[in-house]
Amino acid sequence: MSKRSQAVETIQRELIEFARRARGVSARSHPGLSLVAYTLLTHVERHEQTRAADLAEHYVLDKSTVSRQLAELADRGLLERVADPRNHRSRVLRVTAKGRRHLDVAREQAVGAMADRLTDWPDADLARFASYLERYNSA
Amino acid sequence: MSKRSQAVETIQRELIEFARRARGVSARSHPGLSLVAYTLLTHVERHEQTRAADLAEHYVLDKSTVSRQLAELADRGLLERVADPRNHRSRVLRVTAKGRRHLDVAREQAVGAMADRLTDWPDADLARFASYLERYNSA
DNA sequence: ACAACGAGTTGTACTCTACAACCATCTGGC
DNA sequence: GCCAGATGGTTGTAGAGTACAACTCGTTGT
Repeated sequence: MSKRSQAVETIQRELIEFARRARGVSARSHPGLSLVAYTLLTHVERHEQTRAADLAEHYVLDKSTVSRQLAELADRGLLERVADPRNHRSRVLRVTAKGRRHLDVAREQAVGAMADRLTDWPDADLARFASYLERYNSA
Repeated sequence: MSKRSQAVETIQRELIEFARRARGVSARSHPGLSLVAYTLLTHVERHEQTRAADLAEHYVLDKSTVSRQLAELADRGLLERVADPRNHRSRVLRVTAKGRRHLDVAREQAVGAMADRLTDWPDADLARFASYLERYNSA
């Protein structure tokens, strides 16, 4: 097997490995905001004018799943569904101030835990790792 | 915020982003072998003498969850639980020939899909990305 | 104006998961 | 040797996340 396909296989395996552990770690570290909810909320925060259907497509989830997750987030006051005057079928999503606070706390914890694992990484490696991940995800 | 903590935050966000999509993508691409089952089987293949408790610890899962997943894998003939003569409490796990075939097929699909996303990456970047992921996961 | 489409919600069922209770086996101190 | 506590695993039960199907309501195109 070529060096290249070995690298691809390693990337595949290690990413899956991470994904598999992330759920459990996240459930333990911030109970009360599931990984799904956290991710959806983060996405809405970062992307203006997101609608439920966009989330479903992006995260490969059924629209019913997204609908219920958003309903829960809205119930808890972390997110608003704003009627779009131009299109009465859909509603545009927006994180509330309360939601933003929750996200800040969760993010701080998550980033803190991650920073611990990365303490002995040189700055240059961190920057490159970050850019690789962005590049991979945006493909 | 420093460049360094920006990088850490990006890494955190992008890894979670990946994890969140992995489940759905995997469920669609290889139905019949869940992401959990696939990961456990891969782990057993790569690590001799793995026991159920090791998997539970490694993947941050309850031992009951692992027990059921393994029971299913064993039922389907993909994995064996071999009695350990030295310790009658535990059983050592081993992938069967059938299990190996399943893994090969699943891996080939997964790696193929991933290779498509990575076609325009230079070899050096792939190698570095792979090594970063290994380094991160082994921490 | 009506049919097709798009966005979202709700009913239902299944899987993954945790927690608790349990059984069997091993280990260390006495 | 023997018992208490630890370790490995299974089973009962319940809850969260998810998909699929059927539905409503609004929009678009012919």
